[in-house]
Formats: sequence, structure tokens, C-alpha cells
Amino acid sequence: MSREPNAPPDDRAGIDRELKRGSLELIVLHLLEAGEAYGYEIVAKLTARTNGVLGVTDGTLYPVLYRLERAGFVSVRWETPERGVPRKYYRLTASGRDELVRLRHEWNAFAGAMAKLLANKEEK
Amino acid sequence: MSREPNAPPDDRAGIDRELKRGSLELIVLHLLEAGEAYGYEIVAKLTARTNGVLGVTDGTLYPVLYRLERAGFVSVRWETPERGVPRKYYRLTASGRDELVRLRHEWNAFAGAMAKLLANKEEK
DNA sequence: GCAATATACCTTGTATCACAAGGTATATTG
DNA sequence: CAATATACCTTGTGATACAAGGTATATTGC
Repeated sequence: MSREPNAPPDDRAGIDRELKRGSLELIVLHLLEAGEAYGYEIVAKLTARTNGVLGVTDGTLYPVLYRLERAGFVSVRWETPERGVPRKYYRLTASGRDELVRLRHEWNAFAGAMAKLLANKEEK
Repeated sequence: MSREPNAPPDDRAGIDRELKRGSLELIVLHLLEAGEAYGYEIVAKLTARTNGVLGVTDGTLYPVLYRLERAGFVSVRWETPERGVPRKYYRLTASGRDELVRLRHEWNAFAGAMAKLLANKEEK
């Protein structure tokens, strides 16, 4: 199924991909601020809440979660529900909250600079 | 001079760096929309107009310019000024203008999705 | 019971790209 | 004619989003 024969050349994939870089940790920490969640749940929420614009595959998410765990920004808990497969729940730690604040600032600085730059067509 | 002995640990460098990814081509094409410019000029303008937030070194910029040239989005012209070193001027092509429009859309979609996601603290 | 399917987690390999560091060439200046 | 400034270019490194493929457990249909 990999590629339709007449599909348009998608250099497109590249840009989206690169734009997402560095924002995923912020995104995940932000989603966890609302309460603990497990991997598949985060993937689904993210795709749903951004109409797929910021969607990721699970193969992308798990390394992010691992990095966050390693850094102490999230804690982990296994739970086996009465019906279904065991799930690994992630929860924000105190230091994760700090990091979330920091990353939001960083994002705002970056997005703000971009907005300002792109706004003025003619320089004074 | 590489690193001060008491400098704070800069994981910080990482995030900024990743966030910039994928946005540089848009930035450069946007700057060239105002008229042709040469490499060092772009570096200086970018640093000045974003207070360093989106600043890059020339070692970062030249590969970007080369990619843009390769893709046909900019054209190149050497000029030796009466006083000073020869300069390589870059100018937007017609296809570069199209690409600029496309990248702006892509950026707006991305930044818009981020803004919307980060805005609502509590989900309905 | 047992194949088929769904859910959920994890690993490996690849490509891209921002950056640091270092290099080249030309022009100006003391 | 050395020292400095301007401008361009190259190489190597690290970070990371993603595709592809894999594992394990639970449920469902026959």
C-alpha cells in the first residue's frame, strides 16, 4: 500500500515533519497536564484535537515518553483494566510541570518571533 | 573559549535548535521577498529583526541557500562592489514565490494548531 | 479450544537538518 | 607587507520524527 502510483511527489511530508521537531515534548507534557494518560490515548487525543495536523504515530510517541521519563518529567504506572490489555499510564511530575512552563515560554518566544517577522512585509 | 567553566548546563540549546527546524526556508524566502540580498546580509538582518531569537550562523545559512538554489526557488548573481569583497546575491524566482506561499500556509496550519491546542486547558 | 482480530507497547534503521568548528579567498589598513 | 575584516564554503556531529516491523495479551467467532 506504501505509495499510490499517481500520488503527487510529497516533499510535503518533509516540511511538516521538520516543523514538528522540538514541539512534541511540549505537546505531550501539555496533554498530561489535564491528567494521566496512556500511550495510545495520547496518540488518539492528539490526532483528534488538532484534526491530524499535529498527529503522530505510536512509533514516534514512545521514544518521546521514554525521554520524558528518563528526564524525570513524567512518572509511570502500569494498570491492568478489568477488560483489556495492560496499559502504561504517564503522569506529570513536579519537575515536569516546571519543564512545561519553560517549554511554553520557549515556544511563545519562537512563535512570537516568527509571527512578528512574517507580519511586516516592508521594513521601516 | 568553547565553554565557560561555570556556565549553566545548556540543554537549552537543543530546544531552540529543534524548533527552528523546517522554518528556515520560509524565513529566508520571506526575507528575500523584500528584494535581493547576500548571505551575510541575511544573517545580520535575521538576528537584528528578531533580537537574536531566530538568529543563525553563516554555517547554517549557506546550506539553506544552496538547497533553495538547487530547488529553483532563488537565483544567484555575483557582484563585486567598488569597495570590498565579492558578494553572492540571492533573488526570489517565480517558483520561489509559490513556495513561499505554500510554506506560509504550512506554517500557519502548524502554528494555528499549536495555539489552539495550548489554549484550552480543559477539554470539553 | 483455537484461529483471527484488536489493543497496546516497543525497537531498529533512515533521512533531515541546525550548528560548531575550521577553512579559503579577497580587500583594506597601519 | 603583516594584520584585520569581509564574505563565502565544507565537514562532522547530534537530535529526532517517522516508517516498518515486532511482541504480548485479551477478546470474539466458530
